[in-house]
Amino acid sequence: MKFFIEILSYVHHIEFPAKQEEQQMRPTVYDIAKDAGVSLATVDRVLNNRPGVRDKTIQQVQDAIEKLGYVRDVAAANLARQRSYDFVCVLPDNRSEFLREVRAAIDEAAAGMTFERTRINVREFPLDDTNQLIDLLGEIEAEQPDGLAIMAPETPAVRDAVKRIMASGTHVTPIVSDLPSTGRNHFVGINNVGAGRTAAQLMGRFLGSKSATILVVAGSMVSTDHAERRAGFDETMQIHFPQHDVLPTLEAFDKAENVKVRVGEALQHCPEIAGIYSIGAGNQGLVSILHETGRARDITVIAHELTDCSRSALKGGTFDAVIAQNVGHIVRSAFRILKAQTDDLMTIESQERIRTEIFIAENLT
Amino acid sequence: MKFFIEILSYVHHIEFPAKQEEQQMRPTVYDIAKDAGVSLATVDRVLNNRPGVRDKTIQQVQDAIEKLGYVRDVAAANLARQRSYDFVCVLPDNRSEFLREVRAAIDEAAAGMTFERTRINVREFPLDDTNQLIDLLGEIEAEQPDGLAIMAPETPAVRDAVKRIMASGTHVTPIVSDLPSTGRNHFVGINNVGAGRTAAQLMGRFLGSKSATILVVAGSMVSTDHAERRAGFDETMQIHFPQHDVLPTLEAFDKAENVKVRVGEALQHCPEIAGIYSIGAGNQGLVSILHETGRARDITVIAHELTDCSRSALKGGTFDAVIAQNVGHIVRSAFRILKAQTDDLMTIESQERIRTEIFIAENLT
DNA sequence: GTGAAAGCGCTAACAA
DNA sequence: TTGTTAGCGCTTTCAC
Repeated sequence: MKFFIEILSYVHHIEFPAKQEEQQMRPTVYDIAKDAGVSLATVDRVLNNRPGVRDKTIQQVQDAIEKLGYVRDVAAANLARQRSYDFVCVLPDNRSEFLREVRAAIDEAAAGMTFERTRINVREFPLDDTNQLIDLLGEIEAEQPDGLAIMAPETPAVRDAVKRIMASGTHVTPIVSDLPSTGRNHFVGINNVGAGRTAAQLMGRFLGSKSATILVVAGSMVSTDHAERRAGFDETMQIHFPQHDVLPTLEAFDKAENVKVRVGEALQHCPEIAGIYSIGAGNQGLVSILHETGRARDITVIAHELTDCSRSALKGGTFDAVIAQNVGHIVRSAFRILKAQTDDLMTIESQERIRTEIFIAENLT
Repeated sequence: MKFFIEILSYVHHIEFPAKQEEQQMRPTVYDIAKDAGVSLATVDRVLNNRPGVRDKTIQQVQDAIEKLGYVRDVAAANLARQRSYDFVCVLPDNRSEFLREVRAAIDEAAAGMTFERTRINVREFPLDDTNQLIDLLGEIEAEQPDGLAIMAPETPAVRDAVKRIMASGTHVTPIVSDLPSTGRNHFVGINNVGAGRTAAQLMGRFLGSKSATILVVAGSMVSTDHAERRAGFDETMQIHFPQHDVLPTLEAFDKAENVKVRVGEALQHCPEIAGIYSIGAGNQGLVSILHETGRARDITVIAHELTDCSRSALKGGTFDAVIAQNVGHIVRSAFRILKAQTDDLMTIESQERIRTEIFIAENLT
């Protein structure tokens, strides 16, 4: 063996001058145990700050860690620990295109994470029955999963239920629509006021300088994200484009049928409408009525979320811009955060910031 | 022990009815070895399609894999294999803000990946000396890293050097600027023709209907990404906004000083310029000259890449829009792809598609 | 061609 | 309070 090593180092000088540097293997628990003069178990205790170690010993171990620049091999740790992440995701049972995309993104993420022994359990609640949501949250509290990603309206009862879940040790991350009053650590989604401002700026720019009438269609003003978007829209409109006339919000409950009917009526009563801001879902209805009335091209429309419908409307020139959030990014980010939290690890801030994206026909991927 | 198990299952019925379902553990190599009636070693050989197994045996093992729905635990595999990923990243030594951001993103990614035993070695080459780049690529070929992420101009010599690297077993992914002629599997970056089209569409919309003169500033038309952006810009301008007059490209080599001087001259000779499309770097120069000449607000400018400079120009109203690519996303994606390739794994397509982002003051994060 | 057994870096009973 | 030891799921000599 000695001989072999000598051969290697001989060859080394001739052939692999670069390899030498790579030999500096990462120190392991053994190295730090040796250096600190303690056993593996003790090192492990310190590493996971478990009780039952004298302060002095802790210090020795930590010095060794520092000195050798030890970093724990999380993969090995999880293997030994037989760790598996048990996450649940709560969503409205609404079957809008947007939520279908969220679903798809979750499935995709779940598939990619089986490798990392992560299970994601999706649960739905009817948007119109908060009691069922509360019951569901109660069940989840009992199940004690490692993490919960939730998209739900913020009512006092929801807030309390979520707080109880958090108190029971489950990490919670609201997605898409924030639940600030729960005191959650992270929210994964866009700033909806900013999204509304963005829509207004584009609308104003696209409409030009002469005054116009603008129609705003939303799901429901009870939904916080929609309300925030409207607020941001009005704010920017007022400041930068006061010449335009913005009509009161039309509530269509995110259903294509409603959107179609309500917008149709509005267009009839108010043919001078030159711009439409569609805050919520149900864009298929908007597209049909615009085509049926022959106004698809001359009205400037800005909508939310990238879906098959909005994509083709953009390409066809019916929609002028779409404000979107990357759902794939949102769900991956949410689970990355939940996992980091359960492992008590840091997250890369910049990686978890969800951007308010703008799409026009030209930058559709 | 038997007794203990009985106790547990007793408790189970009373307390943890939900847990039962979770018991369906993932099958391991042991399970498939047992099912196929062979040893671990043989299973492993089949799993990694190593030679020395009878066809019949291979079939038995594969049947078992199929039947039990086995999926390999990559973490455990890498642990046993003592695998570490050795990646190198080649970049121009250009000190533009954009490249600094790329650098930062790489450092951040590298920090996040030490956990996954990944080392990233960044190497630079002077943009004006292709020979040095070729030499560098030669060195890298000799080092045989697992993967190479490269941002470089596509010359025949570069192409050949890269092809040799690929032939030697190193996976290669061009980033930001593609190297299609190398036959790479993936390119991580945006479609620059599309980016140019996007810029044109916004420029046209923002300028309004009356005809205007537009100045285009780029780094160098030798740089493919810049050339592609210009091509896309011209195309859309021609089709949708033929009323505007687009001037020939001003080459400023991505240096603020040059940009300032050249744009200053252009503005003097051609005061009717109403729009500027800045394709490359050196935007600080553009911002200063616009302020010095007092034209910061009245000229519509569209630039590329989100940097401190472009951010503040957007906020201050000097820039009207910025087309960007998310560098953090690009580098993470590149290394994710390289890692997947070295492990012979699939990648999530949607996660690796880099979007052409549009920023205005309102949607800056 | 195939199998037995010794790890990879870490954790967790169980002893001491 | 600390140490011993047997795994986690997979790979890899080295025998047979």
